[in-house]
Amino acid sequence: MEQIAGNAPALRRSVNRGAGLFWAGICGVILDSTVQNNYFRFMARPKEFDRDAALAKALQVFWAKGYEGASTGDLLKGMKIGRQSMYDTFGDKQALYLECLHCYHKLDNKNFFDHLGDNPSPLEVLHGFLAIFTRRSEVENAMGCMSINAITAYGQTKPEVKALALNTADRVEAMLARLIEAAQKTGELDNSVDADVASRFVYAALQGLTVRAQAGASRGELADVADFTIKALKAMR
Amino acid sequence: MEQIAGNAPALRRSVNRGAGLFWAGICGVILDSTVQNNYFRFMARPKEFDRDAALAKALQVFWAKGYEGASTGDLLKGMKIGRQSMYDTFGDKQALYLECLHCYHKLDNKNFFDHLGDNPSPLEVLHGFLAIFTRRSEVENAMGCMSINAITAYGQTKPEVKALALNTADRVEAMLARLIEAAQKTGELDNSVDADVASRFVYAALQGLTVRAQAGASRGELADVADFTIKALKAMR
DNA sequence: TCAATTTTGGATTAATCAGTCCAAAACCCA
DNA sequence: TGGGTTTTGGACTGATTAATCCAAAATTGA
Repeated sequence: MEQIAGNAPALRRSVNRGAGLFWAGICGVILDSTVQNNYFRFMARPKEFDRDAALAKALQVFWAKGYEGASTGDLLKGMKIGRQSMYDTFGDKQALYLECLHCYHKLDNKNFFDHLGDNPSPLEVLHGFLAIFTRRSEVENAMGCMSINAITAYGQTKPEVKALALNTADRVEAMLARLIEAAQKTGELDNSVDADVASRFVYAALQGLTVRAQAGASRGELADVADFTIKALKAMR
Repeated sequence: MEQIAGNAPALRRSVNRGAGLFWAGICGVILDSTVQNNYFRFMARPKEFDRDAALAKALQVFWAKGYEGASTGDLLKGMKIGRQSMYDTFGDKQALYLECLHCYHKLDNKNFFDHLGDNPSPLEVLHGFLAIFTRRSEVENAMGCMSINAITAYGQTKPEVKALALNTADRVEAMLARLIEAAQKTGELDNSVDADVASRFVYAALQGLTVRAQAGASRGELADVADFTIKALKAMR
């Protein structure tokens, strides 16, 4: 046990580095909460920073600058931690990026459900999604969606990015399909509409709106597209 | 004149480097065709490569790898020219990238009109645009649209990229609006549809489809979205 | 053929990059 | 208080980057 305790940073490092996303995620939790805090006999010096807070800061930097655009220096400055702390707790730059991307998807997912609330009109909820860019600041719109930024930049070169995108697409489209089916139940949408096809259509519209917003389209233009999309859905039968 | 002739490479270099996109585009033509070939007294050694061909090759490299992902070595290898030749004829890496982006937009524009042909159904032409991803190879789809890749990666940091995107959006939306008006004249679309709004909708759908294709959506899914979009347009009144 | 000029590509440079090393500081348990 | 262990941050490393320099090769007009 002493042996393990003595090697804990190296162990965590190798786990985070070698095994990629899965272990970085799973083991991060195990090591941080169970092993690191309860298992080792010697507690020694505790971390001076909050892992999640640092991750959130890194996410901001990566989102704003992209993977290659964000130097380790930028990240360290944004996260307000030392070099070695970053490498010990997150593995390396790529592992940190992928963990940020995961984190972003989770946040995105959460926002999705937060928006749902208890709105009795599924179609209104849908419109709320599409019109989100009319409520965001120009800076926020210009940052776009980290997931899309990742795919357009590293979808070809980083397999993990592509895999994550495929996974996300399935999940989002399933949620949109449920929303559309709900709208059919309330009578807002015609029953002849194929919910799966319509969900793909809405997802594409959402991605398109994101890009249009990022490219500098005005609030009015973005609102036009959101409104038109909902109107078109309602007209279908 | 001797003075000018002696400084021609340096002149061209400074023009390309300092003044950005406008002069890179305008002066590139002037210097290559007028000054370089007709004006100077001493012709000296002519270039061994075709400027446009080299540019087209650079475009491929930038498109596939992105700005930061493409090293000068990659570019030189792709363009099959020497280091100094590249810097003399294109300025620097950034100027080369921006010129490639310009070139890409021109090509895109050309493809747009090529597709028009003499098809008597404007709506069919529109469907042809949206369904383009069902005809492309997986590799082509994975490369996405260089313009979108540029905006999502460098829209915030390179003002020229954003300016170009805004310009392109206006142009493309205007073309789409004309197409939609034509479809109204043939009776394919209802006259109550606002052509400007609808053109923004179609443009967003096009961008969304591009991203979906790049993220690995299947041909079937992409076809679904394209078909649904056209059906939705037809249902509007 | 020769002077004038440009292209060309290999050598070079200075900066920056991600990542490692190490000693000192910090902390817990006994 | 002191032994055991971890965190921390600055110094360091080797690789890679965009860009420059320079001399040799190539070409034209005279």
